[in-house]
Amino acid sequence: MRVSKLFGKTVREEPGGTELESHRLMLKAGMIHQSASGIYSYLPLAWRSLRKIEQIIREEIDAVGGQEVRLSVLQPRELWERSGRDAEFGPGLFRLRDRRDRELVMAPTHEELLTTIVNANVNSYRDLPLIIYQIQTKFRDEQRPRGGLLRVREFDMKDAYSFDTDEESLDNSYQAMVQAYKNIYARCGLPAIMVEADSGAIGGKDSQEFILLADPGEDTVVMCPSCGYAANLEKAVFKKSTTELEAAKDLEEVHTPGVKTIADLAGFLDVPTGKTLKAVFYMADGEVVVVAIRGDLEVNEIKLTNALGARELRLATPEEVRDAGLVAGSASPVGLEGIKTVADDSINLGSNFVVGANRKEYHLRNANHPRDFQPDVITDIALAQEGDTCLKCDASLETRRGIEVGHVFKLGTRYSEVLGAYFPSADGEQHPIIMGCYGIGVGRLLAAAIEQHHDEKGMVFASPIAPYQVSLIGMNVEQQAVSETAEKLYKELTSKGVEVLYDDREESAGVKFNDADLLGLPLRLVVSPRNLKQNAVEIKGRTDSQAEMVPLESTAARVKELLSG
RNA sequence: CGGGGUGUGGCCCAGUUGGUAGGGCGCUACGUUCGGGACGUAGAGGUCGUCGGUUCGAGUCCGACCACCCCGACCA
Repeated sequence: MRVSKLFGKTVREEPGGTELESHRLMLKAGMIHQSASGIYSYLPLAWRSLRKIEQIIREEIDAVGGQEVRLSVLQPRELWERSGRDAEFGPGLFRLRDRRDRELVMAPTHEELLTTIVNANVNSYRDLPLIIYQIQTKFRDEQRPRGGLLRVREFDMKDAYSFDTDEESLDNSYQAMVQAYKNIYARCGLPAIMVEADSGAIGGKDSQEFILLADPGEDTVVMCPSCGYAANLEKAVFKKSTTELEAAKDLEEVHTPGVKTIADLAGFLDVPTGKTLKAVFYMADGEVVVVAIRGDLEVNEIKLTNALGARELRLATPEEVRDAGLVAGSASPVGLEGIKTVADDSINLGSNFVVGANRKEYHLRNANHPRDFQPDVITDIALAQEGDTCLKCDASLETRRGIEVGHVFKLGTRYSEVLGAYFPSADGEQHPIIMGCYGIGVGRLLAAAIEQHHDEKGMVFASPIAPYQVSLIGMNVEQQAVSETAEKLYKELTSKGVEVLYDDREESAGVKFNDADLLGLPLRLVVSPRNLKQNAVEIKGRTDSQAEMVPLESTAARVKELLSG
């Protein structure tokens, strides 16, 4: 490709309104164009990279037995009502009506449709297992798109689905996909790590994410530097300390004027925060819930949502708290009736707690479970924090930010049961198909790759996903010797299968060097009057500080050699 | 949806107490330059986000709306 003909121009001015380097660099390089919030078009350079990423994905999923399909984006809304996800996605689902006023959705993912198609094509356990996948545009009306391609409303996703007869078979499919994912990231030059994850709205049991550690990422990962434990903060577990367990003393009411927070309380009564229980109020699907947790811990709202089986969870407003008859600042499960209570299991890792008295400006000393209160649910709902103790090896946990570049789930039978995808086993019994699902956002992967590999001059593409392999710069192309040599080299390299971006513009050296650095192709070749005097071409890797001079006649061979090494 | 911010040629921005819009980049032409974003000269290009109001007169003041960006709840 000739730069003079390339659709999509680099710009000298810094693009405005960008926070992320990947966003800034792609705009500056003329790779993408935004038309609305979270909606981007890909220009040739970006599209070439994306197609390469897609091809890598395709090859790796094919290698573990995946079969590629193309499912419809437009789907009857009724299908989504049947699975319950019409309500679950809520406003996140793009809905529309056709000319006959029938309701359709633009698919945000494809569990529903594929499950029904599988049902029509799987007649026996002999037809299983299956891994079916596609690479296709998804539509999600995200509450807040952000960060260029990091989070958008229209995006290309590789979504794969496995269909198995039993748990063991599912494990095999799952592990095969995990391996395929690891290969994909490795080939894209990305050190993605696998972490335990919450399964979120997709549903299901086991779930793991592939995360690229990066400060602008939207996810927080909890990691153990000693044993390698890694989990999304939403899911992370840790060892909770145990405060001294004493014999239960009698409840005792104390006057605590002006005490509102746990810090106030601990200070006022001179006890450690771990010796208190705090109450937090939530609205779970319209119902007030009181949550009790030891004062030195914080609530993990994802864990709480799961513990409640709730669809929507948020903090209760002061009005809702008051209307429920609760006393903010002095609330506790002790003596509460008629209100659902959930407690963190830390209530059993201590004794004689200070708790709210459910009476303004009063607290109680020496509250103990289960003598004084009996929550409806007791489980782990605590938020892991930097410095907490690893459950597995007692080391100190660290937290890091990261970009989620892939997610795998064991779905189980959630969709097959609801949508009626059953198979007869060898003994003739009908069983729901056991499913898994596996996603990679292609555009996000590109953005993450740029976040991961760039410098002050621009992007640094790993060869397998670079839009072209070589920047060929013709310096002073108005000189015939230069243009003839560069043209010849361009044609020679191209004929040998090397992807060359030939800068044939009549621009100054600085412009061409800066554009080449910005695009960050693996190799840069310079044909110039100076180099021609030595009958040589200059070759430099994007991150090399020194260039090498190569005789003109062996340039193509040297380029092939460098690219294959 | 709550909080904060911004809308002015293709891009980045300036625009005084209201007086009818300007710079840089880019673009076109010519000339001079020619290994790290060269220079000169001459040009083209704008419903100032939209609608309404105040005023002799609005980019500027008032109101409503819209769009986009950023911070929180969702996800590849």
